[in-house]
Amino acid sequence: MSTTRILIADPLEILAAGLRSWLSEAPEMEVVGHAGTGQAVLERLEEGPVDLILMEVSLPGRDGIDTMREVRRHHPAVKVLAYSALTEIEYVNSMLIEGASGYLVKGSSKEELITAIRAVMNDQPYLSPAARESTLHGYDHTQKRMDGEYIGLTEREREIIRLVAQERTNDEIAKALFISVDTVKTHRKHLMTKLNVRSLAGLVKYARDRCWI
Amino acid sequence: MSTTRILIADPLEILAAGLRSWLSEAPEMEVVGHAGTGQAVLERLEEGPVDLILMEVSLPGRDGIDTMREVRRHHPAVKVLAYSALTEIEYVNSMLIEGASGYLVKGSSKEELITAIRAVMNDQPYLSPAARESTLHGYDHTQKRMDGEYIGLTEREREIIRLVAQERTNDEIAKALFISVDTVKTHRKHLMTKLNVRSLAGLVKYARDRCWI
DNA sequence: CCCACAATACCCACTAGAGGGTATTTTTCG
DNA sequence: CGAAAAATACCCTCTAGTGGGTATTGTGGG
Repeated sequence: MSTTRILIADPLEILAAGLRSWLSEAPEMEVVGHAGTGQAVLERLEEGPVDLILMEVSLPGRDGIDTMREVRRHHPAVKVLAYSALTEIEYVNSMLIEGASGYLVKGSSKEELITAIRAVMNDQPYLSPAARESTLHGYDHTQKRMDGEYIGLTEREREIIRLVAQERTNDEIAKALFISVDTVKTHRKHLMTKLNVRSLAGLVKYARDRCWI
Repeated sequence: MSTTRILIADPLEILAAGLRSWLSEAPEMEVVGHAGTGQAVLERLEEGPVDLILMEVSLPGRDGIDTMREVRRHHPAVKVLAYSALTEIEYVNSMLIEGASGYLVKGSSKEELITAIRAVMNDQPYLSPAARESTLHGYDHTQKRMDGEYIGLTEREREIIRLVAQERTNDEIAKALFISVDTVKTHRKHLMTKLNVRSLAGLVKYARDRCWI
């Protein structure tokens, strides 16, 4: 069996140290790098071979979901195992739809981590219990759409959600972007529909999770 | 010099592994435990001596700020170094007011971590640059009160902020708690004044940071 | 025993946001 | 080129939230 070269994509370098320590008992695995941002992930992939990325969803700048898409496009052979504390259905779905081979919940034990990596390297998808639970019952209690259709936000919508999450009023946003208040309202309506939330609170949580604020 | 016994209070066990790995080059430091919740911190302190706690602000259940207060009350000799990715002035202030000896920003290098622990153990407060920046200029751009007065929230106010952050309307909250809508509005007013935010968005962010939702 | 505080509840006024449309222009992409 | 998507902007209505008061009751601490 050849060595599995692992890149950890997480804002915290100390997490890479923890991972190295944990994987020391899995001789066929080697941590070959750490990237603190989505951009750094893409740059690292150009520099040398990587077999698997442990990818946090919440990355500053280009987040894990966006990075996932880029990795799929430019490096289809690299496997990605999502690795985040977030277990909400929208993030699990988004990562899987973008091509992740599994979703490991942060806080998993050393044993589960190693099991997950081995599974993914053997082309078997791996989902942590909490992530599996989300894909099965994530919509039960929340009136959310069951279809799980992944709907991306446009660039303009991302700008708007960032601003509303920063406590800006529609009026302030309109002035800042040189557009009409009505247009801002339209974008908000689209955002709330796409993300299936009831109010501003849902938008704020989503933006926070994706490190947009 | 005697050994510094360190307890790491953080939801992620792998962080404790990373810390152990990093501190292996500081021979006088020893990681003697890991606690994933505020409750676990207090229980661990009853079981054996600890010199310093590396305390995350965002802990599930009883968060770092509340735990800090309990540690001060029952174990005044134990030093606490706050350790979080949050750099907002309210969290830095809260932890320091509750008695933390320093505030280390997650994402700091191994060297800074060791420096910070040594400083704190020598009774010198330590603040990461970003945390210091917050205490000095945290209010410059945000119209927030400069006095930095720490105002605790009451239990009822915490209930309310949890619910508003969960996308509940005032009406739903009133029905759930068997109180008048006007009372809910009053609590919201108090919350917004105390936390110095402009709208629901600010309340949601605060609740999210403190792991209340 | 008082004072401070927490929790409750109401008044008024005003604004912002939610929810339903439709429609135009521009951009993007097959 | 032509279709689809994105960004723009307006209509309407209604509810929810913000912001300023005041006031009562109960409770816990000094």
